[in-house]
Amino acid sequence: MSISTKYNPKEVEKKWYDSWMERGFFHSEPNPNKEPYTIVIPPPNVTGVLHMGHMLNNTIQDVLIRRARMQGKEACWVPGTDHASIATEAKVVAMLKEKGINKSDLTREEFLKYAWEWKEKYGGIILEQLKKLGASCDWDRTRFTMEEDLSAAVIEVFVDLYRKGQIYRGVRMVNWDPQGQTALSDEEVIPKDTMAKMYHLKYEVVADGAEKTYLTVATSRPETIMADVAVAVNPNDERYTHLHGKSVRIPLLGKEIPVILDEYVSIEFGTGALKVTPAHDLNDYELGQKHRLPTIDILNNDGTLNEQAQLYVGQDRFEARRNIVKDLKEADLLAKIEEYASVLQTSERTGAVIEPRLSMQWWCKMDKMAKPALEAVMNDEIRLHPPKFKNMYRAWMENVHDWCISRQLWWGQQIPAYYLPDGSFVVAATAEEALKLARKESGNDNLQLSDLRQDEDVLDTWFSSWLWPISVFDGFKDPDNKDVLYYYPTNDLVTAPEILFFWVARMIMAGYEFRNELPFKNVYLTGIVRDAQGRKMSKSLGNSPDPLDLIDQYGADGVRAGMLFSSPAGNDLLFDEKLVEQGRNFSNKIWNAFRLIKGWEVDESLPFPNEVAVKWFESRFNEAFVQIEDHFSKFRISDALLAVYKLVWDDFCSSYLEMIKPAYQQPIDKQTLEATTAILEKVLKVLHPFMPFITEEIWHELKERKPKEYLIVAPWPKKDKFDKDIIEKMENVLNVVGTVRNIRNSKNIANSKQLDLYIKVMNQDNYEPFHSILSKLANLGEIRFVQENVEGAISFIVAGDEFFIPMEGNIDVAAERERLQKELEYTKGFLASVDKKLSNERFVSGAPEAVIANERKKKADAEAKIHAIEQSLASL
RNA sequence: GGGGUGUUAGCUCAGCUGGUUCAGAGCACCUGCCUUACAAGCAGGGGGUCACUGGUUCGAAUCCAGUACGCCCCA
Repeated sequence: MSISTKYNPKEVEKKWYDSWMERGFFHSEPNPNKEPYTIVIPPPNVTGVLHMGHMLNNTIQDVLIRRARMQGKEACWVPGTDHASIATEAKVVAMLKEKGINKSDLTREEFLKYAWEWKEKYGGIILEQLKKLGASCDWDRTRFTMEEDLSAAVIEVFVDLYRKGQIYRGVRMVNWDPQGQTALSDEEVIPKDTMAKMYHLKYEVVADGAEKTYLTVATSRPETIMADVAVAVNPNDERYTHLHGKSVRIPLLGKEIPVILDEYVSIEFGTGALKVTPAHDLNDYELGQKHRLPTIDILNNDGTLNEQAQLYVGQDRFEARRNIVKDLKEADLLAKIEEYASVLQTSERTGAVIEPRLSMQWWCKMDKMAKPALEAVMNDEIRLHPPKFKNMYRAWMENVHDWCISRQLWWGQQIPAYYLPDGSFVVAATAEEALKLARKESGNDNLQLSDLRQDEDVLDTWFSSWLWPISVFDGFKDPDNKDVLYYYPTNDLVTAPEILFFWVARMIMAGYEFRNELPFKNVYLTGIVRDAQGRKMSKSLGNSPDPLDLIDQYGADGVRAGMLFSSPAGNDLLFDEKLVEQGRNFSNKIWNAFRLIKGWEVDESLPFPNEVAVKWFESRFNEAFVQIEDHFSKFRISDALLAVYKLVWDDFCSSYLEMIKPAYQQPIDKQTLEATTAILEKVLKVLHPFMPFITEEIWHELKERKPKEYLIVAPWPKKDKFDKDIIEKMENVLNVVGTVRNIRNSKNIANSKQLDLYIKVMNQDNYEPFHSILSKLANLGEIRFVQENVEGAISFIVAGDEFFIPMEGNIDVAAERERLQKELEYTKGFLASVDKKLSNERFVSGAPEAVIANERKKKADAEAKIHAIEQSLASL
């Protein structure tokens, strides 16, 4: 038989993924006899391609779902995508541009047709990529936030909340791209560091006195003075105390505006006097609201000045700036011009300088819905992992702002508000209902459908995804259907802390608002995947490896393990290809352990020499398993993997297999092979959630399996008793082995040369049963128990017992003396520190019994050790 | 500016309720091995005043306060 010495993932992965799919292992149906375990995927953008963040996130979900499936739960992982209105619309616009088509030349319907075509073509790519990773989603349940049923849910919710008074229209500042003539989301705005000019303008103080005085105001945008409605100063600024209650005149325009007082104004910045232009600056807008000031909008959509400005009407904002600076100079109203470093907001799409601009938007009230959502997290009904995010969550929820839910786009659910000819509007799920409502409310029965105009805007994508845990089970369309009743509330959600507020908090709100129940019980927050220099991975930086390349190179199992090695919950992961390499090496290690076992011939006549080794490993497995389960229960996935890793590599491969391994080309006895096969099966089980492909492959290679007997659905091990005594004894034995190896190494004794070992010990039972293990692992010849110290030997102490390796006279007495002397000093120092503790009256009376007993044991051990070392020194 | 969070080996991180032989992994490093499961490996080794300063305690990496530096969120 020849099995490659290197594990080859490529051949294996597709085979098993297809096989799992064919047999329907991923598919779930409500089963009253089983406990449901449900995860809904954080739906990736249809525009997205798999990046490292997805890899981490979905690996964790797959680990959780696979474990639950093996635990015999009805495991259901619902996949899907979200329509990502802004990103998708941008992609479609770009695609059309390449074809020479302008969005503005198309009707809404024509544009949406192109958008759907684009979605059908590219929208599923990311889900196909997840399959390469091994994600065991129930693909029959794949949903999309803009499909018919989910869109209907969005509209239903909008109408419902509007009727409840939770949705309203209001003015808000948006990022306006005058070139693209569209509003942009914050994510589409690119800040650029630039040198800007600060103009110091002289505002004449309105006073009864004859002599003109001025208040100097600094601004970077002098062309906006026509939209000024006040000048604000800090009430604590003594330079301006005399202006309290006064007013000033806008330069050139001569219009009188008040001087207002607000602590918001920074005394140090500029001249300490701030012109307030509510229509063209967000902070000014808030200031204006607070002081009940009017807003004057002087800009057209294309960035030119309108009639409101009175001056420079029709000129572009930058042209107007040049002209007004010239005019101000001539009128001697410009005190000075300063250069200063500032950040210019520009459009990602057109590069134009963004204009903050007021516009009418739709809003969803948050305060009422936030209350139960905050409580649920604070009282741990919903647990955040790690819990440090509770504080962040609370801070946000206690100061929650209303949610702007309208977007000036076409790709998305169109807002179901219908305007009447008189400008009033009605909200209804369909145009027909809207018409009925409009007739009723206006009292005008002659209104026709053609008289109504539906709001142009669409809803924010989050307004779809906040319903996700309910809508994927059709919980709006049919609130009592068997799926939603069975699977909702879901169990665990795995996502990034960046969207804790945008998404997680809102899902919790929606859960309570629409089903009166939480949407999930645990939220596992992953970190951000960064590169080795700590930079966030991004396409523009080009510092992100292509996950599919990685899978190609290292295997999906290797990549999965590599991602998890260094990703404690909530901490950023500094990705290094070394990690994935380690993951691949681990695959290879497992593969070779399997090769070893698979290669053995059985000789049925042989006795069973490995009872101790088998017993030990079984205990060791059970001990480790308790730990692994504990890690899982606390969502310490990385720790769980590490515990499995050590169990497999150190205990199973380095210790157990070395103990039972027959000499080269020798057969093995039947009992050992059977026990070892059973052990390997258990090991494969705990490995499977992390490394599904290689484990399924070995599972089938190990034995003939029945048609449905797959590892993916094999029963998860149960917690079992373990023999602490044998674990402790083996630890000592392995310690002895390690020391002997160390001595070989430091004395340059070849591994092939057998050594003898004499043991001076109180209780022979501690070593007697381990004879063959000792001699095999340390390559020993004679092992003998002795009563007296052995002359001409190197000695060492493990757990209070003394060991001697005779050196046939060629022992370096001086070096040996020095080594022992060093150890003696060290042990004496240690004893002194223990003694100090024990002689402290307050320690003895204050510390718990167990701690004191432990200190006493340390003291006794140290004293015994000192005695032994002194004896050895004397006998040298 | 407000809030959050972190600082432990060269690097990335564990260390859970303050107390198990005087702090643990992995990677990197050093030494020796191609010993037929595995060089993607084996055996062994070195490396830390737990950011700093104070406090609480019999006892602090762990709790508290302050300082310094870093990151995140909000404005």
